[in-house]
Amino acid sequence: MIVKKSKQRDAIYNFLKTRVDHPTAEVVYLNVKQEFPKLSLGTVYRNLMLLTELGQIQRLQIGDGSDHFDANVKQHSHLICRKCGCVCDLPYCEELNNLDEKMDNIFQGKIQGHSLVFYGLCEECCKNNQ
Amino acid sequence: MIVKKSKQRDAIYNFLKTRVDHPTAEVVYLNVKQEFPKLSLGTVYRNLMLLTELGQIQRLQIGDGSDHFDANVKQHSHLICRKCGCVCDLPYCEELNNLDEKMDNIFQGKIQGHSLVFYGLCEECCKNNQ
DNA sequence: ATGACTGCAAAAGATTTGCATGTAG
DNA sequence: CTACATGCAAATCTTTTGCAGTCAT
Repeated sequence: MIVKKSKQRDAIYNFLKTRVDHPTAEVVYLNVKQEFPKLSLGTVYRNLMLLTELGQIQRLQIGDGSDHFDANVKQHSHLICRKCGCVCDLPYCEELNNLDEKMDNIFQGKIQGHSLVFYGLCEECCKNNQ
Repeated sequence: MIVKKSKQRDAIYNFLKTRVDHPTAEVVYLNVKQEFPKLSLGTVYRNLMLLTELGQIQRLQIGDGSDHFDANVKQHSHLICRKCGCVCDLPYCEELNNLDEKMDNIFQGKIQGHSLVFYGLCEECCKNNQ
């Protein structure tokens, strides 16, 4: 299966790279549509899947009903807010950074390619909770 | 809002308690339907949501397209296999057991009620991968 | 009695797919 | 040319919802 260049795919990937949050397919569609008015949702989904398979983006399935996509493919962890549903990259910290290594030790290679998703309350929702 | 007893809800809860895996609403429906042939999917969903709100079960949204439900509400972590999609409880280990406490320290209370989901390869898929 | 719960069917939301046409190589 | 990519629309899948009838308290 040969992958051919496509302007739509490039636009989707470039859009994703500009975002620090983790847009859904719908959000990608609405934004890239401004550049390609004839763009269809099907094309967006097909390309997001393809880019995921190619390892250029990652798909975050956080269970809020929609998949989210992230152009940052470096191993990093996410926090999903139980309250507002936002998806944030977790702030850097030594422990978190080492967690993957720890996990490797814990599982003795039995579980490969793990990544961490935290379900909790984001900073903003924590504030509002008080 | 008063919660009244319901035979269907009891059956759903009891079924869930017999399972060590984490069935979807569909699976719950098909099984409990054997006891209540007139059972409807809507009732299953409504009761699974209600039981979740009551804290009797937990809802696992692992992003495979369907929600999974778990009658074990004790804090524990899950592994979701990237390959076969199964949802397993993670095997007990000291580090994992302490991880929540560590997370509390890391986040200084900024992130509350977190739980862990690992995305990786289950034991079986790791074997087949070699 | 009252209001919660049920079954049924329709609706809603996200994603996938079939097909004819367009386009990269 | 040939096969991959697109746009469009229909189909699929999961979950939610409206409503009339039923049941628990």
